[in-house]
Amino acid sequence: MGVSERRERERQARREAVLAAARSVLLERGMRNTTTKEIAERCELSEATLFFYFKNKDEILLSLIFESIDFWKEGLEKLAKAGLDAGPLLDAVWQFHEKVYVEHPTYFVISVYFAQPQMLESISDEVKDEIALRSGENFRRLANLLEQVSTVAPGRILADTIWSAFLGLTISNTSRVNLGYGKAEAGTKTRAQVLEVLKSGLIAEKSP
Amino acid sequence: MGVSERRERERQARREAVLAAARSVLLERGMRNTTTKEIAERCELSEATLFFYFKNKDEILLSLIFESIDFWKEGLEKLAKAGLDAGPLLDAVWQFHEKVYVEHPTYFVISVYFAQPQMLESISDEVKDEIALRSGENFRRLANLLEQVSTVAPGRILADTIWSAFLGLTISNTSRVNLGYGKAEAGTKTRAQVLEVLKSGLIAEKSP
Amino acid sequence: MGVSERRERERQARREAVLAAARSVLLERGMRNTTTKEIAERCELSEATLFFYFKNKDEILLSLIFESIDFWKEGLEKLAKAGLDAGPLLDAVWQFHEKVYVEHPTYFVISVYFAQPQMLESISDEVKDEIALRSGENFRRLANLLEQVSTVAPGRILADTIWSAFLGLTISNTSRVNLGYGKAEAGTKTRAQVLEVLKSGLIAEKSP
Amino acid sequence: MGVSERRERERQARREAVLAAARSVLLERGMRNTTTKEIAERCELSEATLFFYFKNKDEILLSLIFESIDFWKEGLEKLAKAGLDAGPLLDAVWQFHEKVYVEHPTYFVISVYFAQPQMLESISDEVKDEIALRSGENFRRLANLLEQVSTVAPGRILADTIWSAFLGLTISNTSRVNLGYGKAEAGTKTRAQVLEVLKSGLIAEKSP
DNA sequence: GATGAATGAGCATTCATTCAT
DNA sequence: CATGAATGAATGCTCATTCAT
Repeated sequence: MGVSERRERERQARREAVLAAARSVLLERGMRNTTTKEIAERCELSEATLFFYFKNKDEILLSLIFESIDFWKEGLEKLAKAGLDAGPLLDAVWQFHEKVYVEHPTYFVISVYFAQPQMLESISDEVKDEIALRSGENFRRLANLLEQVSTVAPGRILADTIWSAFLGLTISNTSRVNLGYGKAEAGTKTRAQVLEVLKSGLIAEKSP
Repeated sequence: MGVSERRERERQARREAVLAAARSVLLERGMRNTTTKEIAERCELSEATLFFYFKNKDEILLSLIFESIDFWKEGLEKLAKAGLDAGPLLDAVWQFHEKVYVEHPTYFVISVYFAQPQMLESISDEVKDEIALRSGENFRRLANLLEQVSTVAPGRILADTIWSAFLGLTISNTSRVNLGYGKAEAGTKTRAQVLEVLKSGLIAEKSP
Repeated sequence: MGVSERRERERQARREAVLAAARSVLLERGMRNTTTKEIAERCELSEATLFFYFKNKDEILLSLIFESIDFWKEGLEKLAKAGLDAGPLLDAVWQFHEKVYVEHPTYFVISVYFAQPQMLESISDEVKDEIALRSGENFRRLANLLEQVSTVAPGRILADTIWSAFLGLTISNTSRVNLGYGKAEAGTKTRAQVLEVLKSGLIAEKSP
Repeated sequence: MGVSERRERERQARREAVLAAARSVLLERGMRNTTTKEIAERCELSEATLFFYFKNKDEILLSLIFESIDFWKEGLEKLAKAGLDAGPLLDAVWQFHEKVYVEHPTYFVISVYFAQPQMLESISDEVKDEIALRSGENFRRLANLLEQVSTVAPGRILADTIWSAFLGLTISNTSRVNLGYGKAEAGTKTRAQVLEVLKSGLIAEKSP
C-alpha cells in the first residue's frame, strides 16, 4: 500500500513538472509556438513520456486551467469571508485580479485560448464539463460577492464587467508592448485608473 | 487605358476575394488552424496564386486588420461629427463596437492575435509601425471623443475602459459558447447591461 | 523585307539582353539559385516573355555557352595565326584562358554545369549535338596548336592538361574564397606558378 | 550497458545508411535534383526520420565531405610513411586520386559544390571553419609530401597542380560523357597520359 | 515507467511554365 | 509582341503522436 501511495505521489509530482514546463513555454512562445518538444525539454523528460501522463497536447494545456481555477477559488473564498464594504471590496477584488495576473498569467492566456474555435474539439466532454462546472462556480462566487456592491445591476453583470475589463486591459497592454509602444508596467497604472472609473462611475459622477 | 483600369479593378477584387476567404477561415478555424490551403480553396484559387497577391500568409492575415482599421476610422469620424451629449454618445460608441463585432468580428480575433508572443516576428518593422500608427490614431480619435464625457478620468482611460471591457466580454462570451453553456445571443444582452453599469456608475449610484 | 530584317535584328537584341541578364544572375547566384524570375527582372521583361525567346530555362542557360564557344574560336584562330614558338605559345594560351576567365567567367561555370547528371535531359539532341560539335572543334583547334609544343604527348593530351588544370584551379580557388580563406586575387598568382610547372615539363622535354 | 551500446551502434548504422543513400542520389541526380524525398526512399526511411538524424538537408550533404576528408587523411598519411622517391611518389599520389575518384566520387562532386556561390550560406561558421581546417590539413599533407619531388616549385604549388588537374579532368570527362561523345573509361586513360606530362616536367627538372 | 526511434499528415512557400488577352 | 494572372508539382521541414523495447 505504501508503495502505491508513493507511486501516486510521484506520478502527481511528474504531472506537475510537466505542467510547470508547459506553463513556461506557453508564456514565452504563445499557443501557436508551444510544442511538445519544448515542453519535454524543459521538464527533462522525453516527448513520449508526456503522453504517458496526458492524453494529448491540448490536455496538457487545458490542465493548466485547473490549477488556476483552484487558485481563484481560494482567493474568492477568502474575500467572501473578509466581509468588506463596497469600496474596499472592489479594491480587493481588483487587486486579486492583479495577483492572479502576476502569479498565474497563464490563466489569462488560456482564457483567450478557450475563445478560439475548434480548440476544445480534441477534449473529452467530461473534461469540458468539469471546466465549465468549476469555472462557473468561481464565476458565481464572484457574482455573489458583488451582489451587495451595487443596485444598478445584478452581481453576475458586475462580475462580467470586472473580469472582462481586466482581461481586455491585459490583452490591450500586451498588444501595445508587442507593437513596440507602451511598456508592460504602464498596464498596471492604466488598470488602476480604469478601476477608479468603474468605481466612481462615469456619468453619474458628472452631473450632480 | 480602359484595359489597365479594368485590370487594376480586377486585381483589387481578387485581393478582396482572398481577404474574404481568409476572414471566413479565420473565424471558423481560429488562427491555429487557418491554413493557406483552406484560404485558397474558399476563394477558388490555387495556393500559389495567393502568393502572387500577398507576400506571405501573415501578410494576408495582417491585411485584414487594415480593413478593420479603416472601418473604425470612418465610424469614429462620423461619431465625432454627430456632436452627441455624454449619455447618447456612450450609447453610440458602444453600439458602434457592436457593429464592428457583427460586421468585422475578425478585428477582435486579430486584436487578440497581436497579444500573442512572437506573433509579430515575421513582420517587417515598417508594417508593424504602420499598424501601431494607424490603430493609435483610432485610439486617439476615441479618446478625444470621450474626453468631454466625464471629469473622472481622461479620455484615453475611458477609451481603454470601453474598448477593453467590450473586447473582454466578447472573449468571455465566446468561451462560454465553446464550453457548451451560454449562447452567442446572450452576449449581446450581457454587453448591454454592462454598458448600463459603465454609464450609471457603480458605487456613486449606490451611496447617495 | 526591311521590316522583317529589323524584326530579326530586334529579336536578336532581345535574346542577347536575356542572355546578359542570365549571365549576371548565374554568376551571382550559382546554378542552384538562378531563377527565371530574377533573369526576367534583370532584363526588365516579364517571365512569360522569356519563354517567347527561349524554349525553357535550361535553353537560356545553355545558350550562354554558344557565346563563349564563339569567343574561344576567335581567340584560338588568332593564336594559330600568330605562329609562336613553344614557350611563348604556352604563355599565350594560358593568358587566353585567363582572358576568358575574366571576360566570360560563365564559360567555366557552365562547363561544370555540363558535368552534372541529368542536366542535359531537357535539351533536344540537336542542341546537344551542336554543343558537342562546336566545343569539339575548339578542342581540336587547341590540340593542333599544341601539337608542335612537345614530343612528350600528343596535342590533345596537352590540351586536356592545360584546360583541365586551369578549370580545376578556378574551382579550387573559388572554394577557398567561399570557405573564407584565400582571396580571389591569390588565384591568379597560383595559376601563374602552375603554368611555370607545366611549362618546365613540356618545353624542357622538347629541346635536348 | 549492452543495450545503450547496441543503440549507439544502430544509430551510427542508420546515419551511415542515410549517408549512403544521399551519396547515391547525389551521384545519380546531381546537386540540383537531390531531394530529401529520394534520399528517404533509398534508405527506406520516412523523410521525417532523416531530420531525426540530421539537422537539415545541407547537413546530410556536408557530412559526406567529412567522410571523404577522413579517407584522404588516411591515404596521405600512408603515402607519407612509404618514403617513396619522386617518380614512384607521383605515381602513387595520382593513383590515390584515382582511388578516391572510384571509391568516393562524391568528394569531387562536393568539391565543385563548394565553388558555387551562396552554397555555404545555410551552414554555420563553425562547420565551415571545420571544413576549411580539415581540408586545409589534407592540402598541407599533400604539399609536404610533394615538397621533395621538384625544385621547380614549392610543394603547395605542386599540390594545387596535381589536385586541380585531376579535378578538371574528371569534370571534362564527365561533360563529354554527358554530351554523348567519349566514354567514362576513356577518362582513366587520358588521366594516365596527363600524369606522364606532369611527371616529365616535374621530375626532369630535378635531376640535371 | 521511460524513451529512442519512427512516421503520416501537413505546412508555407517556390518555381518553371502556360495562356488568354 | 508582351504580359498579368494562374497553377501543378514539388520542396525542405515540423509536429503531435505511436510503439517496441
